[in-house]
Amino acid sequence: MSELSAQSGVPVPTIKYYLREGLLPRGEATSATQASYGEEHVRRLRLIRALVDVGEMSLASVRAILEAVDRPRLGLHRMLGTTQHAVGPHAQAPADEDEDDDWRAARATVDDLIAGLGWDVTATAPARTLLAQAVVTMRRLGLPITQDMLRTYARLAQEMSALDFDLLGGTQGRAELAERLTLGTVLYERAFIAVHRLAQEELSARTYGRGRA
Amino acid sequence: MSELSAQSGVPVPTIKYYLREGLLPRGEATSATQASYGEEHVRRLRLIRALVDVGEMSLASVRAILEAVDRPRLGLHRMLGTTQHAVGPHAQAPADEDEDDDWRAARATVDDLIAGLGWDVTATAPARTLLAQAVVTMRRLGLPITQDMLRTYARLAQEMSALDFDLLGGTQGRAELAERLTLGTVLYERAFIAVHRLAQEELSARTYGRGRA
DNA sequence: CTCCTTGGATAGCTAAACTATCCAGTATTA
DNA sequence: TAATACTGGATAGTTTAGCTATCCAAGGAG
Repeated sequence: MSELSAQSGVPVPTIKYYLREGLLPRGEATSATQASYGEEHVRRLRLIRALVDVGEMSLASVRAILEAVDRPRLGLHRMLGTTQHAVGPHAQAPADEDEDDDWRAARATVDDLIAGLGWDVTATAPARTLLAQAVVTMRRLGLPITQDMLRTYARLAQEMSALDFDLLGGTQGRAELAERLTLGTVLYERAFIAVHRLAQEELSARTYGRGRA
Repeated sequence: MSELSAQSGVPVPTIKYYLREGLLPRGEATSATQASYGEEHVRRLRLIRALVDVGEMSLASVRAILEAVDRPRLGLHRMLGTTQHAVGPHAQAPADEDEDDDWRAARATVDDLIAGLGWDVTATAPARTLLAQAVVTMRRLGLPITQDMLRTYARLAQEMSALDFDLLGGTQGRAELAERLTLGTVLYERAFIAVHRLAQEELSARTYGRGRA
């Protein structure tokens, strides 16, 4: 175990904790006080740390994702659905959403957008709630938000997704592909957000100047 | 105070907590046991809840942002810098980054990208670290990542930023504009992420089918 | 005049993610 | 072979964030 710790950079007590929590499978016990860990344990630990450190996910979400990745009979589309559901952020719709005019309107906006694009998205997809929450909040706080804008977002997002899928498409083997799709969902999004922040700074520098204008 | 609570939907003890933490200015005291709160307190509360609930930000980050928004002498470009710094996620570079080949290479990749685009971005921008962290993690885990891909991201991100700035550009008054830019940084990004997740589901449905293929 | 409410201060609570201690049983080493 | 160190596992403790709950004295309402 100390060797596993050294190879992965994760402290021994933390590895014990992950074992306890069922995030990491037990090593093969060679005696009452010894167990041997293999390459797959190192990979799994790195995957966990990537999701936690870079993806800022909770261990509960990581556990849900790992279970989906590890179920070989699960179709890839459903596995990705699990990942999306777990990866958060988790929008909280009000309990009595139907009573809330703003929420009803926002749901309608989202439904219109998806229908207009002809996209094949389940009615219960968490991303719908996520988008509705953003729309509600923007409307309530007076930030401009239009269908046109969302359609432009959709075009950009589609282009981005196509690029990511292209890069991962050649991966051989279900297990390998499952792991990469999961990681891609989290890491490519992170990378885009970072690039977007850079673009914002660039535009802000040009628009408002770097001084105290 | 109970009236403020009713108007904003935030429980009285939580308002007291925000007052204690300096997130919300005190109301004007009309006697030892009475204070009156105005429209700006309601606005401020809604802003806090938007950043916390939708932006998933910590109260410490919210405080930093509010302080920047409230400093009228602070140029808008710097104010946005503060927002970006606070809004996270916060990438943790290793302490001895220079010793780490992967990190040096990732930094170089990021620097090349920005230089190639001719963007005006400070050397200490947190988004640089964020992107470098994503690149390091992808390379370590074997996810494909190329300069070409990052340049495509950059083009998409630039288009997105331009759209957002266009929509907010007409805002009158520094205080109003400051608040909107801050909210925009957080909320437009959320909206885009949600749309991107929808695009992913659409593409995944077409690529892998919805069944258990 | 009695009772209720308010603002403010202080203390307590809950959950997540570790971290430390303990222990009995090996493995290592002098 | 005897002493020591280390292992895996179980249990308990720590830290931080973000609230809640309780208490209190002063003031307002009926």
